[in-house]
Amino acid sequence: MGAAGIASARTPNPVFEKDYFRVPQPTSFAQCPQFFVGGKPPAIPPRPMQRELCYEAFAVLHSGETRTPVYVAQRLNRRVLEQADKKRADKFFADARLPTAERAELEDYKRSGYSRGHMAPAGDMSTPTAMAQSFSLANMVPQNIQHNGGAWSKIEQDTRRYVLRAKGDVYVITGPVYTRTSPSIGGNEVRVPAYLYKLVYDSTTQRAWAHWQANREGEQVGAPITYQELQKRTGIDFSIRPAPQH
DNA sequence: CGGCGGGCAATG
DNA sequence: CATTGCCCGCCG
Repeated sequence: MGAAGIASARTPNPVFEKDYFRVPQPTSFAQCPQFFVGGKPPAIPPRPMQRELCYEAFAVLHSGETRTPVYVAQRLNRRVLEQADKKRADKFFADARLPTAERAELEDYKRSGYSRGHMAPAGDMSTPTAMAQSFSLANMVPQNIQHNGGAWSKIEQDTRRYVLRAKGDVYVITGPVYTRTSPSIGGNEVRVPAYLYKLVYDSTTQRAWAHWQANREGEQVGAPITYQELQKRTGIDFSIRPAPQH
């Protein structure tokens, strides 16, 4: 029911309509368990203003404190990526399912010096609707421009290449990490993460690894870190039990 | 060096 | 608000 949770009220146009989100429709991860390993979302220390948002191709735990996602979950496989939509639709929008007091607006990012960085990448989306939904600001963090187009883009493409060669489903969780001194942008004070991570779990081999990147210019693609190390750095229990790593 | 994928901003 | 042109980094 992932897509239905959003589009059931009106679906006729396969092309994106912004009014998909005009009427706030509460969702919970119970409506889109397919994006999580075993249907089980990560265990997050409870904070105020956290909301679970289901989309057609990904799920977002959103924070009204940072006005960014806490994490974004996807389930990918070769079939999905081969259908990937070639045409990128650059229509960013504030997600109307979030109260205005909790969400980022387009103006917050404008001339902020930061780019609107996808967590679930547009390049992973296989349908026009999924592509359009990926441009929700609930799927974005303020990201260093050079990092977004450089090392981070390379990690996204490397992940897609991996999925294309994988035998089955690959689960990906992407999210920001903040420090006490992380700055904010815009009138709504959208927090700028100090780090970004991308956790990849191949359900066939039961192997997991994670990319860990500083959100800054000059950051290079480094060696992946372990699942355990990612849990340690983020304080999040990702609810995955990967096979022991070599 | 051209194409592509991550973006941006100016223009009607 | 949609169209268009542009920048940048990476890769073959």
